[in-house]
Amino acid sequence: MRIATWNINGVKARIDSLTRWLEESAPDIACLQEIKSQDETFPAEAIERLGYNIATHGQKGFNGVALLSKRPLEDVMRRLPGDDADEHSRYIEATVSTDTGAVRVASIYLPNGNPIDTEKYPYKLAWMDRLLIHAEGLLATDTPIVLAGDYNVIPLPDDARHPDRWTDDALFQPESRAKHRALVNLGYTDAQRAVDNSDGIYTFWDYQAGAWQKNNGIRIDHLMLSPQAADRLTGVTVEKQTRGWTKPSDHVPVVATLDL
DNA sequence: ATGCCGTTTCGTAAACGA
Repeated sequence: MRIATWNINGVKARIDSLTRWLEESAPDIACLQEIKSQDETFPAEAIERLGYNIATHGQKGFNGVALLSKRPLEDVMRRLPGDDADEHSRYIEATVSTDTGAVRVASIYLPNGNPIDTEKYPYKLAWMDRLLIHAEGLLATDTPIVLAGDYNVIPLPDDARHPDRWTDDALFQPESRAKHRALVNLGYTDAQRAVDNSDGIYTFWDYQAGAWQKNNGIRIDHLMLSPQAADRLTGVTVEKQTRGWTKPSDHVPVVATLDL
């Protein structure tokens, strides 16, 4: 089973790229972020035509996450628990049954947190605290868990081409990195690092200042695997080619293959 | 560097992103 995460930066602006990618890569499950669409206006037909079931948690204009799956999506949960006042659509979770069992998958759009001297940064850190509590609770089951998404965290200096340029950025603050590391310490495995610990692996290149042409990238899109899921991991692919397509997202898909 | 670029909205400039 191949499980993908992709921040597509607007599903309506990206529908042609999304359908092309679904046809060419054909993941079993795709976790999308920044759909920037309400549920009612999500372009479902073009995706269903390719054989995918869809569950969305959208809102107008910003944020928004979705799950696409060739197999049915069961027990869909929208919103991250822990703050009923949080109106941002950043979390959706569902179970997909396989021939040998099941996997519980989440699509996560973790807050950016910039600038760090505004309320956006403590919102990010509080959101990560909520994620840690929920992620710990998920480990109580025997079902393999995949928490996939745009974490907006650069875990280590090797995850940036120019780490020195990110020292004042919310994505690279010690607190942001520590809370991501806390997820690892709970028992979750960064799928990419489990299969390849080399530097120069990036998933985001800014639209500005020729970042793609200069390969000035960062690795912020992660698939975090529970122990039961990590045991099944056989490979990870970063589908960089999509960044060179016409009208690209600034993020590229990351696909993990699990023997499920 | 208050910059660069791209998407979205009760739009045509401003908010947001990373």
